[in-house]
Amino acid sequence: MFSAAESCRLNRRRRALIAAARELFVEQGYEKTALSEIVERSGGSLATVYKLFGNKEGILEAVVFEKASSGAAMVDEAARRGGAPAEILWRLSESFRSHFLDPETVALVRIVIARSINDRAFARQFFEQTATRTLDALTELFRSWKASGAEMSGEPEVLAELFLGLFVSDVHTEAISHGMGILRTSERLRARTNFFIAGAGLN
Amino acid sequence: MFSAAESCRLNRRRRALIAAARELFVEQGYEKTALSEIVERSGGSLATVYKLFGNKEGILEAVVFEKASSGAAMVDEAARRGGAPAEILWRLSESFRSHFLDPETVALVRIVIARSINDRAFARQFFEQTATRTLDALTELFRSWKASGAEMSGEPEVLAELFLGLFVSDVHTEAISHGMGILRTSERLRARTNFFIAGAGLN
DNA sequence: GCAATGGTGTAATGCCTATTACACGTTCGC
DNA sequence: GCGAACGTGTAATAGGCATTACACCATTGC
Repeated sequence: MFSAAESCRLNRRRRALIAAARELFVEQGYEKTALSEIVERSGGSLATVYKLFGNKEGILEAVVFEKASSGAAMVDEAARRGGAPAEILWRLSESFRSHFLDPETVALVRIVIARSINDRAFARQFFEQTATRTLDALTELFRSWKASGAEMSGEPEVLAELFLGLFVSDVHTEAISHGMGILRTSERLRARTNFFIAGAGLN
Repeated sequence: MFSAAESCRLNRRRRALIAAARELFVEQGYEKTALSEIVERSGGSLATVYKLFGNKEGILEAVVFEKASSGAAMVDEAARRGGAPAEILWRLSESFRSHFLDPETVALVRIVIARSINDRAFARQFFEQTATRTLDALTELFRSWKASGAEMSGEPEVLAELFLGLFVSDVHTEAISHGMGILRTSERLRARTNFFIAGAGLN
């Protein structure tokens, strides 16, 4: 069906287009970015964009879902490296912080929210692939600790929401404030994490 | 400068336009709503819109800032009615819940975030009038309890962020998921509030 | 009642950009 | 090298909508 060569050329173009699109979307948002700008930056041609992605929304989906790795992978990684619950949570908090509060992540979240106004299917897909999976992985983590007899004040589901919420609330603040809120909260994220770990009785 | 009559007619139009605009913005978002639709729904004329609001963004600002009462007022109200800290916090949690998770509030938050992509001044103004004020009021509340000798594990600033974060994270989830997340988290908000109050040593 | 102030309705104007069409160069398998 | 498959560049199509202009009706103060 696809010869190796065709696949190769197309894939190179595809990657270049997605990279250019991501840069522009992060800089200016989705609506304000014209397809012609993307093509201008990446090289290639409008016709190719339509061949590869179908329409403008297609390239947005490609950009978003390429980066929308769920935090679930981070949870698994932090757990895999072992240690006491508190130790694992501290490690995880570093991963979450650097991923969720990365300006590029926040910019994409803004775009997803903006788009979700008129495209709920897109919102749903994003939500399932990120928040839901991460929450499930966290719940599973707390549940496994509970099963192995750790003292823990609170149900796994509740603790998972609380822990994830520590970061999500910062993402939201950052999404709205464009950097004004983060200076104020970032320096206190550790204090909040500490409150959580102590409150859950895990230290 | 303004005769009473002029002011009255204009004000009636103004209110009707803002109400129609809010409905349409909530239903369809800002970008997808044409000024002609707003005028069609409220009665009046395009020319009046421009006289009253200057341009399309002007009417958005009017809509948003009319409703953007800060949670600070709720904090003050809950504190005014007195009681033990835990009691006040439970009361506050009900106010916050019904305000922040109101679908209209969430829809406006989505719009503010979407707009903030290309208009940081707007984002800043909104942030200052909502999150910042609410956080300051909460911080002041915790500080006053500490000053009057209540036992409390955590600094007032940190506790304020944590408490507000309980709700903000749900707002964010709701903004992205369009109702898919809330079913899951709403039934656990009380459990989270409880965790917070116990963890802070306030019960 | 009447002028003047001010609101109304309609119809341009102008710009932007998604999407399509098409004729032309380039690459790749052989 | 050759020819077919494929990407490219440009330009036309098309629709949407903010914004403005203008001629016409309604209120209001006197």
